[in-house]
Amino acid sequence: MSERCIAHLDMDAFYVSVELRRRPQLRGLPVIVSGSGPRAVVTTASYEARRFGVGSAMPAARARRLCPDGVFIAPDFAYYREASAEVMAVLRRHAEEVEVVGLDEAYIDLSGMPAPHAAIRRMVAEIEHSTGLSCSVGIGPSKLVAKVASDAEKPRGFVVLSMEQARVRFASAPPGIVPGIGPKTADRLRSLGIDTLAKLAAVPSSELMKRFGPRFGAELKRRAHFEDGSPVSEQRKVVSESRETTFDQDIADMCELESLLGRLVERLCSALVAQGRSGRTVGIKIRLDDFSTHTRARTLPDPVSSADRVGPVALELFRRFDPPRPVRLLGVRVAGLERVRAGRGEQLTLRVEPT
DNA sequence: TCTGGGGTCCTAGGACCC
DNA sequence: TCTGGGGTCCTAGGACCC
Repeated sequence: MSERCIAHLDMDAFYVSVELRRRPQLRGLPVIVSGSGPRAVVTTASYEARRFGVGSAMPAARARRLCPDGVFIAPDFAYYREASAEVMAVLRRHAEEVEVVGLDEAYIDLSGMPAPHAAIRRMVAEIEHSTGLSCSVGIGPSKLVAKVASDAEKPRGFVVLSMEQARVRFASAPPGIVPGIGPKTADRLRSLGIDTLAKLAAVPSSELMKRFGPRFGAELKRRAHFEDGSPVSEQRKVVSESRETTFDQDIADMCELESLLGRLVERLCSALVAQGRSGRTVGIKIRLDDFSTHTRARTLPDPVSSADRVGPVALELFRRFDPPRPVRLLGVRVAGLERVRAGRGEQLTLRVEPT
């Protein structure tokens, strides 16, 4: 099999950059996109703001302390979705296989193209020209190498690496730079004295499998060596959809919580109905004031999508859980999604018994 | 410094069936 | 009789990603 050529394209500080398109007077300033409530977190910070130590997922209150002169902007996801669609349209015009990840990332399979690097450079130039947005690109023989490479020199990076070059270049980097190794796993590795990718790569598979389970252990070993055969796949199937809210203050009143749950159900179900999707599993999520998170779910005999059907199930799950402490977050979810088949009103599923 | 919202996938245990 | 083994579905929790 000939070696693949895969690019990972990652928009630079995407939400901030999109905001700067319509507010050019803010260019060069520390701009921070974040919610405004007491419990909001930072969604994206401009590179100027990052110099103050502000980063994604940081509580907005802390960002304000670190960067008191920062310009805080409330997120406008509808606008970001539009900008994202413009970017992805450029990629799709130039490449057959594009795997979109979230609003601001995509993998592009360039295998078989005569001059893949020139091709991706043209895409980057066209994105910049037509949308005014910049991005960073990583290119390698796998999604894993491409992804890590695209992160290496942001913003406006362009990094091409073979598997071997990736191993050498990131040998002394912490394991956490590899996707799939999050904070918890990084902590566990550190407690074992494994604080670099080179050290992780040197641990015998058997040892990793013993400590992290057969599957994840073997996966850790492969990732440490930058081995990854996963394909660039056009579309992922949607399996669940949810709505959740964190309250500005914890709520203990059951009546109030039930009414808020009802509103979440309405929001979720109107989206599901509009999309023509329904699912058999209805679930709720509750985060208490001690930050413990609890989920309850029930699978029904037939798929549902309307608030009439989802609401009572969610309510019953909630009452049965009977939160023992004030509630911080409430959520509702429908899983096992499928397309609603033709028919009016609530889905009439046609079952064909096997003969 | 107390920690969003919307997703995906994995694991472990129990029910249930053959 | 004291005890099997596989397969599927389901639930709850958790890690991770953008």
